[in-house]
Amino acid sequence: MDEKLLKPYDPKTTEDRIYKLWEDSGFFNPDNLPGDRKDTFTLIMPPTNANGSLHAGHGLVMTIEDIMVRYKRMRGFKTLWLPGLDHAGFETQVVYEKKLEKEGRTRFGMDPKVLYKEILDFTLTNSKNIKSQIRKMGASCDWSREKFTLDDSVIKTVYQTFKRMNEDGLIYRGNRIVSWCPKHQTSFSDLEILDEERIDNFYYLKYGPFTIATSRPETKFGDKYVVLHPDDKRYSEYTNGQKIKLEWINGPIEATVIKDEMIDMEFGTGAMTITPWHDKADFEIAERHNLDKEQIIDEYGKLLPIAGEFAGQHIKKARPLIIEKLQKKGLVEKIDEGYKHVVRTCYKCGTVIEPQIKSQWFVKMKPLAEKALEKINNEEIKYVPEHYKKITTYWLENIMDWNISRQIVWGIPIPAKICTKCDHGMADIENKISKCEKCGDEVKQDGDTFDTWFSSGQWPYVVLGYPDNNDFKTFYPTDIMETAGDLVFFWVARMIMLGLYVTGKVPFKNVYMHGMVLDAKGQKMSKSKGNVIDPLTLTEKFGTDAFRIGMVVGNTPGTSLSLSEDKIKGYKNFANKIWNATRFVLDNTKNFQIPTNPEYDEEDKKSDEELRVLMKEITKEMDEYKFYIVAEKLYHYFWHTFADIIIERSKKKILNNTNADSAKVLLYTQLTTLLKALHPFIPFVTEEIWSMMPHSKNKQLLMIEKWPS
RNA sequence: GCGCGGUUAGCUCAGUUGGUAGAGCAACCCGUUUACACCGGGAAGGUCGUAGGUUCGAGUCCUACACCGCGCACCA
Repeated sequence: MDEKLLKPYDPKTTEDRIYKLWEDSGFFNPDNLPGDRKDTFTLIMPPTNANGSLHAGHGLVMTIEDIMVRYKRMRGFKTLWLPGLDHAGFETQVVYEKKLEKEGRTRFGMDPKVLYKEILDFTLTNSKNIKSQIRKMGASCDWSREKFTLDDSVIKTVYQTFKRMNEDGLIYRGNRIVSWCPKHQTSFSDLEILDEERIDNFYYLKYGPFTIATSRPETKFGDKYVVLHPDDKRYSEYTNGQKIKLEWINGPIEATVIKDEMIDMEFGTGAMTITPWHDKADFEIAERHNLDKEQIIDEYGKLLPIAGEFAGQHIKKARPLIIEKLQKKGLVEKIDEGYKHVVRTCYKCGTVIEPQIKSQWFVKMKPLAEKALEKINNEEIKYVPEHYKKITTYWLENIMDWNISRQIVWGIPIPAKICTKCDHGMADIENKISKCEKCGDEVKQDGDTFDTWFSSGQWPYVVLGYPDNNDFKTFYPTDIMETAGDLVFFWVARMIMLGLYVTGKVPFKNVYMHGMVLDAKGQKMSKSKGNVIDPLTLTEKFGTDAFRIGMVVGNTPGTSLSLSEDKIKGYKNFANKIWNATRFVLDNTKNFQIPTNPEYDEEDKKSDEELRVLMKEITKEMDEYKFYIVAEKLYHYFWHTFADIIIERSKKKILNNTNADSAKVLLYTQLTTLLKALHPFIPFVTEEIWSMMPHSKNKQLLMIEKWPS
C-alpha cells in the first residue's frame, strides 16, 4: 500500500501535482480524449475579469462549471470547456483610474495611447495571476484554446458584425439622450444605471399663469415650453402653440403652450415645463413637436452661459441660490419637503447621472429581441432556474435601443469616421474613408470605444472561430451558458440576440444561472465592510476539494449562497474520511483478486443494489443540473452507509472469515464507484486515491474513467 | 407603480407530479471497538410567515395580506 495513505490526506502536497498530471495528459483538450466520442459538450467559460484576483464568485463559477465538464467528459462526450480572459472595458478602467489617483495622476489629459498601453500592461500582468488561480480551483479547461477579449481575431469578428449591422440598418448614429456620468466622463447604456430613492425638496414655481412643479430648478433656465394635457379642463382656455409672455428666472421670456397626452393630470399641477437636453421624457416631447433643444448643463455638471449670473457654477451649489433668487422675485409658490423620488446614478461611483444629448452609435434592438423571444419561447433555449425565462422575456419585450459608444480608451475602438462638419458617422473597418459620404467634408476617426458587452456579447461564436474554423462547426451551438444571475440582461440576453443575428443559431441551448456568494451572515461581500472571503485562503486552509463541495452542497441554482468557514471545514473532514476509508479497504483487499462475477451474500447484495439505484437517481439529477442534491447524497451515502454500515459490517466478516469474500468485493467495488461519482465534485483527492488503487498501474486517469450510471 | 424570488429545527438550506416533515453545521448525552477523535453510538429539536379557500388529505395548489431581498419603470 502507498505510504502516503498512512498519514492524513494533505491537499498541499497533492493538488498542484495532480493538476499538472491532468494538464500534461492533454485531456483538457477534447481532441485528445480517448475513445470514439460522437456527441460534443461545449461550455464557454465566462471570460474572467483580468484586472484583479479571483473572488468567491469566481470560485463558484469554476466549481460549478468544472463539475459539469468533468461529468460530461466521464459520460463519454467530446467535452470542451473554453477559458477566456476579459479586458472588462469600463470596469478595468475604473480600477486603473483609482490606481492613478493613488499615484497622484489622472487619466484626463493623458495621451490615450499611453494610457491604453499602461492599462494593457497592468491587465496582462494581472492575468497571469488569475490564470494560476483558476488552475488552483482544479478547472479542467482547455488552455490551448484560451482567448482574450482583445485578441485580434476577436476584434476582427466584432468589426465584421458592426459593419454588417450597419449595412442592415440595425445601427444608427444620432443626437439622442444618453445617460452621462459627470465623474467618469462617459455615457452608459440603461443597464449601467442604478435607480436610487431619494428625498428632496419639491418646488412649486410660478410660470406665468401656471404653476409648475420641479425637483430640479437648476435645469429650468431654458424652459420655454409649457406642456399640458389636451383633456385637462383646468387649462382648456389655452391652445396648442399659444404664446405667453412671462417673467422667469433671469428676466422676461416668451413661452409656448404644448398639448401632449403624455402629461399625467394627477401629478403636480398638471402643467410642466420641459428641458429636452437633460431629460429623456422631455426630449421625446420635443421630438414629437419639433421643439428647440438647448444645453443648460455642461459635461462636468456646471451651468452654461444661459444660466446668466449662475454660469460656471456646479448645479449642486447653484440650486439653493437659484431658489433664493426665485423667492426674491416672488416666483416660488411653495416648497414641499420630503418629496420621495427616484434619482438615476452611475453604478460605479454613485454620481447622479446627467442626461445629455450626444451623437453616438445606437443599436436598434427590437428586431433582434423579437428573434430571441421566439427561440426562448419555443424552448430552444432553456433556463435554469426557470423564472429567469420570465425575467428575460419581459426585458426583451420592453427593450430599448442600445447605446454602444463609450468615451473611454480601454476597449475596442469603434471603426468609424465622423464628419467634422455634419457629424455624419460612417462605419469604416478597413480605414479607407477620407471624405464624408454625405457632404464631402473632412472626416475624423471616432474616438470612442465599444461598450465592452458589445464584444463580449459575441463571445460564444467569436472564440470558436466563426465562421470558418472547424471548432465553430464542431462545437457551436454550445450546450450551456453558466454565469451569474446579475448578467442575465447585460450579457446572456445580448449573446442570444447577437448570436442569432450573426450565426442564425442560438449560441447555447441552456442557461444556468447561479446566485451571489454572500458571507456567513448572508450579507453582500464588500471591501468596505471587510467581510470579503478570499477563496484561495479557504483552499489553502482546507483544500480545494473541501472548498468546491462546500460551494455546491445545498446551493440551488439562482439563489444566493452563504459561505462560512465552518461549512468548508466540514468537507475537509469528508476528504479525509474518504482517504481513511480507502486505507481500510486497500488494507483488507491486499492480494485479493476481485472476481468478475462476484457472489454476494444477502445483505451485501442488497447494498450493491442500493448503490446502483442511487447512481441511477444521481445520474438523472446530474442531467438536471441538481448538483446541490447529488453532492449531498454522495456525501451522505459515503459517510453514513459505506463507512458507517458497510465498512463496519465487513470488519466482523473479515475477522471471522464468514462471507469475507463477499465483503471484500463489495468494499472494493463500492469504493471504486464512489470515487468516480465523487470525482467531478472533489477531483483532487479522488484522483490521488485512484492512483494508489492496485489496478491503477495499467489504468488511466480517473478524470477519463466511465461514469458509473 | 409593475414584476420576480424568499419566509420550513438555534444557523445555512433541501423537500421532484398534494399522501405521517429532511440534511449539514451548532448544541446535548455516552463511548478512545484493530480506517479515521478531521471518529463512533444515541437522544433532542419544527402548530412549514399570517388569514382564508380547494381537497378524503396542503410545506406542496388557489386568493389576499405581512415582512425580507432583488429587478424593471419617462411621473415632471
